[in-house]
Amino acid sequence: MSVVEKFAVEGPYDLSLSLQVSQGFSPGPAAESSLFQVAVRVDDAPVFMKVEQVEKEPPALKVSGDPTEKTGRLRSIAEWILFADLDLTPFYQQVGAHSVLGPIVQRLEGLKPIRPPSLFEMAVTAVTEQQISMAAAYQIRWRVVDAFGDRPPGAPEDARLVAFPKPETLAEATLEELQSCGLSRRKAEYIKGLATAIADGELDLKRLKAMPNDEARAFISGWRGFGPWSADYILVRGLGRPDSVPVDDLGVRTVVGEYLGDGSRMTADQVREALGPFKPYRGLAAFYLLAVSQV
DNA sequence: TACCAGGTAAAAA
DNA sequence: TTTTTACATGGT
Repeated sequence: MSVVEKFAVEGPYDLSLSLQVSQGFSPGPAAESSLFQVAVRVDDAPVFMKVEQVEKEPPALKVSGDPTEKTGRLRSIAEWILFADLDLTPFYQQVGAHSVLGPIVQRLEGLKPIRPPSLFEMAVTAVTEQQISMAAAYQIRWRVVDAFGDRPPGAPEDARLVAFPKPETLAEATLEELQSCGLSRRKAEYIKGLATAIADGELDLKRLKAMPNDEARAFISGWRGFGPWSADYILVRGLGRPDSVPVDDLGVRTVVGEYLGDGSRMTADQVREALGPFKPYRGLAAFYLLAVSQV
């Protein structure tokens, strides 16, 4: 039997909207819009988890999944993935009167980013998305997950509900096996190297959570294969730092130019300047601009 | 068919 | 020190 737990999240929050935007970002198979289904790990064991919104205001969610004795863990995982503790109110207050952002946050009220279940998954995802298109990266990443991940009991067979591989598993994979998923030799080395450092206990990604942005950037940039783009990408997508923006990012440069510039793609410096007024929510502002072009 | 796509490390100059 | 180059796959 599955266990069910209800919990409150910081409002305003709209799970369906957040899911819709999240699915727009990565070209995965579209799921039922109001039900969030994901395969996560609880103490290494793959678990199939479902989350749905049961109350709008104040927002409350319901999480369900096996095994029964690990309810509290599932809730805290769901809180992390869905950003339960993020308060959008001060951001809305700051940008509400802005001629461009104002109408956008009004239209997307309750939208929060959805984080990957683990920072390891986020880091590997960043590597897969370097340089190539999101569509190509998604296919490659799915081959890695399919080959090395674990399908939780109870998960629908036809859905891509597979828990992301453990660092130990990718550390043991050969470069050839990783390459056969479509990764370049270099990227296979980056991923195996990261996984090995974690598996050997030399690297603890959880330390990132306590670091200020600049320190976290420097820390990530010390790993082979992780440059400035990946560092910012992990900060904004993996940690959800509301003021962090990957200013080099092609998508960000495009969308900021589109909404805050003359319509053409900006340079990184131009993006920095254009987002300046939204400090300390520059990352959220960029996220909302990216989102509005998806919905 | 070519070229670009939400970069990075390593080689070459 | 600064500037090229190789890389993998999917969409257009």
